[in-house]
Amino acid sequence: MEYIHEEIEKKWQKVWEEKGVFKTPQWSNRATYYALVMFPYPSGSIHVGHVKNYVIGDVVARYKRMKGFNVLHPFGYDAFGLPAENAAIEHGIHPRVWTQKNIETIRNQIKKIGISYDWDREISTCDEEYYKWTQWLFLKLYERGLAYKKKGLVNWCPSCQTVLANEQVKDGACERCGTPVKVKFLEQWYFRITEYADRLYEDLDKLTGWPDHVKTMQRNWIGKSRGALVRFPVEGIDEVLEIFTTRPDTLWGVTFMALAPESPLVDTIVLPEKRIEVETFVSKTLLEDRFKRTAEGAKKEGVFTGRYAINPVNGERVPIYVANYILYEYGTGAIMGVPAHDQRDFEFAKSLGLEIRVVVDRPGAPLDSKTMEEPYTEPGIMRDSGIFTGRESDKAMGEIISWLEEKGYGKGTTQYKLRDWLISRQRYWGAPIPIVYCEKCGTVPVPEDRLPVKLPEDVEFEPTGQSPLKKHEDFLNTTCPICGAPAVRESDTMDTFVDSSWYYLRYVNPHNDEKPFDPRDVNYWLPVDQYIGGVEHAILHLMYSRFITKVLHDLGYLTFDEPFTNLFTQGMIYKDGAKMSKSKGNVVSPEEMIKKYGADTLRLYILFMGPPEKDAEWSDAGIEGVSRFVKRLWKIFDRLIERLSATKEAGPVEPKTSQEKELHRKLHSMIKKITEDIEGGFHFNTAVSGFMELTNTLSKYLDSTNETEWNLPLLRDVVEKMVLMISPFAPHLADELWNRLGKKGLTVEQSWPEYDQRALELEEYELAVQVNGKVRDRIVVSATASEDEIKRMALSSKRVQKWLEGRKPRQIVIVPKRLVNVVL
RNA sequence: GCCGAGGUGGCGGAACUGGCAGACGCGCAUGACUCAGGAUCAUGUGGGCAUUUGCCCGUGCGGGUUCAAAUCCCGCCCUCGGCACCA
Repeated sequence: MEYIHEEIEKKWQKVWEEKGVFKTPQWSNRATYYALVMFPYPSGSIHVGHVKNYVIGDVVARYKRMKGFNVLHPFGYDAFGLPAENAAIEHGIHPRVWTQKNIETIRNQIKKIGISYDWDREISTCDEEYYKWTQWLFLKLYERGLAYKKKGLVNWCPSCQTVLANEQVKDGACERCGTPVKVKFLEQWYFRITEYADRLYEDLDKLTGWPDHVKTMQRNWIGKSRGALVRFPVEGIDEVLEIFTTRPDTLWGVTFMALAPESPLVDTIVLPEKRIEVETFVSKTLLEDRFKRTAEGAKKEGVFTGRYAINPVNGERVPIYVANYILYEYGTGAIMGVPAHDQRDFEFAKSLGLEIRVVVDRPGAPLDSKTMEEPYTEPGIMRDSGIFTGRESDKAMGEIISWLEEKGYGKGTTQYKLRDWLISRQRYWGAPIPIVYCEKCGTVPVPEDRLPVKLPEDVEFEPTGQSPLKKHEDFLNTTCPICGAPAVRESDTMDTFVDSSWYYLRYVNPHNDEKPFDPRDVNYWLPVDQYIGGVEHAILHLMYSRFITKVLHDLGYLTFDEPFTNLFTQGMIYKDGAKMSKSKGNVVSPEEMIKKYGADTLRLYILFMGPPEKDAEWSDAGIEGVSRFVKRLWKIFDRLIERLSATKEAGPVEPKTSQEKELHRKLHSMIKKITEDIEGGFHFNTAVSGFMELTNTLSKYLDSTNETEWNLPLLRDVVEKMVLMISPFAPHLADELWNRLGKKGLTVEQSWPEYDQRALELEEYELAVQVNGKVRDRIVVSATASEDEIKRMALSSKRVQKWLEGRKPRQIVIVPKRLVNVVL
């Protein structure tokens, strides 16, 4: 019989659908397992890179089903976003139509791959029944004071015509389109993620099932640092300059203060005679590209404001400058300058000729303020530092902070680099922010029972970049929910990362129109046992989701406060050395591969390419190789099937000949290996090679044994177990073969095979015999041989004797079942 | 600069807790079948020397520990990813 993958795959996909095998019962007495893949943005069609994500998830889901879990394995679409709107502007298609068409394409693509999703739970973030609850989420944050509006410096992408969150800016450019980002001063909506900075940071330690690199990236991004806030009174006016420092031990080395150019304090502090000079500097600096200006290594510039501050620790007058390297958004927007012990302050002091004063000495090699060519930033011995003189700077840190607090000079504190999450977007295709502005009542949230604030569909798209909502009178004009007076709606929509920050909860109750999710169900299913997706979301999506989970936890909806217990980040698939993209024309389409080789071959190849967490290069020759394997396997079944139909049951398996024993042993060692490959770190590439090895051994057995002497019960046992094991990887093939073996039901409904430890034991082992660590011979010893026997056999080897040259070995090391090392 | 991951044949990659480096696949070579082969099957395939048995070298580089190191330790080099004037 020929292997016709189209027929087989179509047939089984239909059976699965008709039987509804992947529909997940909401409750069952089996243990739950929630396997989740990151849902895609539906921008056209998916390529094999996405397929990798879904296949990994499917192997896990199907395997866990066979292990007896009640598995939740859903799929959906992150369907709001700019590309839909751009398509509307360019081609005149409504974003909803464009998006829906893409969703259909993708759904069809995925069904052809045979992924075991529960399609009844499919969700799409642009559906009213979904975004209603995104708006609900906004209201919950608003009630808690975690959603707020403020004026501030924001990143603006001139091409996307919208503001961006800090996380969405990479190297000073828009993460999406690469256009350099401009800084604007605008009023925008934020989520107060900074309130959760510490928990987001500290709880990373709880995430033992997450890869370290992702946790590290989040730690870097949150940027926690301990230090002190210290207050420096300003001379001559009633003003205090508060600064944050991680090095309170260098307070005695302060020789200047510096303010960020954006700081409103500049205006208060500057002396009249310095005003023109300072204002000129500030406006010049603010005109510069902010990302270049604040990049490391940029030239440090600044001007004196004419004003002095008093250093509380020693009463000294220190000049206050405005400097281009001070970040307004971090700390207090002002710093104390300690040139001797800080790289940036050192550069600044050098370029302006300011005093450099050493207060922390390098142990054993004192520093000289006059001649030093670089700052000393390590811990050391404190010098000229009042009562702390002579102390070790790092050890004294805690005491210094207590002392500052006692004296009222400052206090210990922790600062974070993390900024609040800017969530408003001046775009159409997103969930409207449920806020109304009333002249009398001010900013009023839309009451929960009036959700959703519907996104109007009858809008006109113009390439002006302005959101069509801005001009949609019916949408804009409303009445105040409090007083009933005419009011205006907020026309901004939410960042799509808000949509995706909670979707994993919705899958549990995707069609509940009373609430976003039922806490009882969600707490039963979540946290997600295994989350799978690309590293590109290491910060953005994963941190936002953690934040929202913690908020909902604090609001009493969730019993857990981390959404994803285990995270797996899969590598990308490259083609011709580059990321696949339509514009580069290097997209490998799954349909084409399925048509040519079949879904099972595609799945196996994607897994076989290399370790799934690593990037891999697509190879046409590679998939050919896997295709050959599948055909070979098919042919072996063809050879066997008729003979096997005589033996319906595997029955007691008694391997007699050495070939039979080898085959039996191989089967069990492969059950062990493949199970461990799946459980112990997603080593699917080696699992697939295990199938190949087992097939090779089987094929060798069939070739080397006369057909009349085939051990049929053994063969049946081998092929049945092999079919079950390959089921999560190549499910159509598995079900077809299972069926041809005369078995009932589907492979995914069977139990995962167990290995028999006894089958792994050999009666005799081949040992390598080394002389001084080099293999010189091999001997076969019985499993029960004593050490002395093994030594005797090793020493009696002719080849070993040749190397011994009559000498007596100093030592003989035996590694059971592996080797003997004769040491001279 | 800091943090993280990694460097193994012609290629993708294997190698448990230190125990025979190169599983499995690709590619290549030779042979078989064939009118033919870009199908299939068999055999071989880290490098060098000897080519009969063997011998030497070999996991980025240089040291070290050990009977034994891809694996552990010290010092470098390179690649990829993240952060990057965060006080």
